[in-house]
Amino acid sequence: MAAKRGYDTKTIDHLIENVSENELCDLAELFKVFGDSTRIKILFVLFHGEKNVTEICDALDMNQSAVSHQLKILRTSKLIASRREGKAMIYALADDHVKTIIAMGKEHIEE
Amino acid sequence: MAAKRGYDTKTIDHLIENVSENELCDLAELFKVFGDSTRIKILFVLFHGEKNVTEICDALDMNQSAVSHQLKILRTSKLIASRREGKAMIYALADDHVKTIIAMGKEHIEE
DNA sequence: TGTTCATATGAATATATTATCATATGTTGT
DNA sequence: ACAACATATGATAATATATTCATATGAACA
Repeated sequence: MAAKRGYDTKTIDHLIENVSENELCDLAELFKVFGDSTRIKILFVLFHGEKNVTEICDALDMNQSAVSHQLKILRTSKLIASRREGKAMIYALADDHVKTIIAMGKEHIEE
Repeated sequence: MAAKRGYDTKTIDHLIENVSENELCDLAELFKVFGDSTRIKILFVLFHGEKNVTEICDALDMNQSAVSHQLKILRTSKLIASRREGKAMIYALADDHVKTIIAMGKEHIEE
């Protein structure tokens, strides 16, 4: 299915060779970040462009503090980036990996 | 970076459009499964081919019960498949999504 | 400087998750 | 039918995680 889209199988095999125990734990840590519905929702909101905290709270219909706590986790994992604009903090996806990883997950679910 | 490998950006954008709240929760559930070092280790062992439970326990140097509990979670998420062979249960990766998802995660970490 | 708006953070509680232990189930061979 | 082996499962205890509440920080502006 991935190959169907031209994703290089040899590259994948290379990527998953010779992985140390530490790297495996880092990987688990990364996926753990995706493994929470609040955080996934935040990422989806940011798919549509950058947003400030209040906008994210409104989109999720959630408490500002809860959202900020999760934003911190996403920032720490470098999945999102932030910059200040006056009083507001603007958040955006850090790179395209986020979209790709989530798209692959969605493909799996849809089968 | 993903595009560099020929992964179709339009396809990705389509995959992440119009996602319901339920689908987002399912996605989070899926990633949660990847988000544990024991389970990631099991998946990596299975990258090298199918294995029975005892072999997986040896590879991970872990208690059989702990491994079986995690195998169940991986089975439920359809990330691995099992079949019986005599007394033993043989486990294998269910499909290539697993490799692809993990490879994408690894790419992210390596930057 | 004081007030308001926007966001971040610490502490506490509630909930979820994992590994362990004990035991059950299922298979093979005697 | 019974013993030995392989795996699964239920209950428990230890740990991790998310949300809430209260409060702190920081920017803008009168």
